[in-house]
Amino acid sequence: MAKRPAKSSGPSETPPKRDAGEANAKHASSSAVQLIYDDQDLSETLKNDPKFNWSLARGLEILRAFSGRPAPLGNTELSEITGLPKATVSRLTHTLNQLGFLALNPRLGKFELTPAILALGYPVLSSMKTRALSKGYMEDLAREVGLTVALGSRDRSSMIYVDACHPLGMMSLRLDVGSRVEMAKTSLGRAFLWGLSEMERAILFNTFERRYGAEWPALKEAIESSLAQIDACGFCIVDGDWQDDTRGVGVPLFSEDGSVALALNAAGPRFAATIEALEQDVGPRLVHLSRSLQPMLG
Amino acid sequence: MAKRPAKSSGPSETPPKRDAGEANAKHASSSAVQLIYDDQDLSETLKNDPKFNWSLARGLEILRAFSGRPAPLGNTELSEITGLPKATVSRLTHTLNQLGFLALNPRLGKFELTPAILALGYPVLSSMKTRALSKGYMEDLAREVGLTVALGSRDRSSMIYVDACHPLGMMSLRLDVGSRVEMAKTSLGRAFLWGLSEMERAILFNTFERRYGAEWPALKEAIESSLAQIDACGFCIVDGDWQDDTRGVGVPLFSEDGSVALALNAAGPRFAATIEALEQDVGPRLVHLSRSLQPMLG
DNA sequence: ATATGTTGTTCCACTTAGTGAAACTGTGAT
DNA sequence: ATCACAGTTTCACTAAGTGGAACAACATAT
Repeated sequence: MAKRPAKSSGPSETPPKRDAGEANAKHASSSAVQLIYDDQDLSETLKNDPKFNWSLARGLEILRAFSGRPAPLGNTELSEITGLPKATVSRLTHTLNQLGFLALNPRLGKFELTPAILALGYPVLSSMKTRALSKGYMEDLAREVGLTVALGSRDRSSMIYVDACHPLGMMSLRLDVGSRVEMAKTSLGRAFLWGLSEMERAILFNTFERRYGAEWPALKEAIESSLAQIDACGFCIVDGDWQDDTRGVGVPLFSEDGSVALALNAAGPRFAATIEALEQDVGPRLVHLSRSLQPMLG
Repeated sequence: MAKRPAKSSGPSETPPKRDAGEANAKHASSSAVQLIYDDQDLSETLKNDPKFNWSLARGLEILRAFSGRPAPLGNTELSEITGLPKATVSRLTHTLNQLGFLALNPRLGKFELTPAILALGYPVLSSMKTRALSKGYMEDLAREVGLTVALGSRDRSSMIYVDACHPLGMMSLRLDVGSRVEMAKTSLGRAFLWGLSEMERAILFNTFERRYGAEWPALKEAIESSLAQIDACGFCIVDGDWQDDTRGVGVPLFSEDGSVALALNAAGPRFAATIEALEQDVGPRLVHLSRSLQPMLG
């Protein structure tokens, strides 16, 4: 995981609210909160926003806490992760449980997310025609090239998988609908970045700079070279920037009017794809897929 | 859609809270709220629960309001759907927007769900080994028989799609991850019902009775015959009970210890599958798939 | 231009709903 | 018994959230 900038890690906390007591020092397990919020000093801005409903934010924070943690979570753990006091967590989990979003695993006495949460996301998927259109081709491609083929969209400064197709054998890299990956370090993210306006990209670069700190200059260089590669041949290849053993190729997918912004990629462990294969075969095929999808968007 | 019981539709409202003013009569667009809550007088029970956080519930109600409505929603619409006052809705949407779960569509000036919602659901999907295991087989089956093959789990008294594979051509019946279907009327739901304990089933039957009213006796008969069919041959065929032109076949998928509770089905428009095909070919194949998956669960 | 019907935001007075420290309960382990 | 730890409940406090009503900001119609 990326090194953090040297600047004090204090200010960018979760939602401390009220007295901002330093009880949080004990809680707020370092990086977790940062990652979850995915955006710097959001809470700072919100602090004095009379329209902002903190109860709701806290409750959603509980749900977000399950991301990246496969195991069920108890109230105390949730309290540590979110930095919220035990009492509050207890009431929030109770509420989420009543609403059906959390279920108490009787074996462990801890909470798990339920499928009800999936229903919340359904409208996102169903309204995306691109998904339905591309699905078959993505499956075919995944099988033929032996890589995971994914369709992703943006959430703030990261990418979220909107669909993913795995080849039959592949058991590693099991990313799926809802997976969050770094925009700056993945072929998917960089392909997406390519399609943004100069200004939007600048804003994101700012965010990246703060997030990646010392790592940023090199990373920026890499991103720019990826963007240039897309200019040149329509796709970009990223090899190991995100995860050591992973490489992939990404292509942008934008509608004319900018109303739809997505990216496609194909990725897998190094042994599953030579750079040459990505360059000669997979890349061009993704570009082709993107081009044939393009006119149907908007 | 099912006829409602004759009993007054008043009591089972959303979260009216406080004075329970009859302003709601104007709002609360009939069936919507019922459907969303999926459970009778939940709010009644919660009314006096000091641990229950209504702000959180109201906020989630906003998110739920998007289900089943493809189009973006404005504050007023949301207010009508949820029965919440405009002012409150305005603040909740503002909060959800800040948190990145809602985005304001600048063209329409209305809110849409963002992919960030999908990230919330990811842990549910990723923790489900069954999904990864069955995916390939489901895809194959879908293509070979030309039907949508789905894996579903329970949320209260309905089923939620945890995965779905469509054959290449099929553009109708585009259900997908997160889709919610009626437990009582689908092959998926009835297969699931089969695996429950006598007691759990009784509880659900109660819920159904209240929900389906006059329709229930016939429906109950149909369910029981489906359960008997599963006893006899491992699958149940449902033809038109849910949607007129849709038929499908479902099989249960339970782990020994009961820790995993799922169901599989294959369904499509009538022209895509004869009853014979479902009986002779698709049903047995689903049963086979279920049996081979079974030992890997738990 | 003026009226009219929208939809979303902001006041403002009210008070209750939510909060968190600390005390309490329950369950296991030793 | 004793200790440790997870979860719940109590309780006093008050500010956070609420909702009615007034207010903008636009469209459309007249």
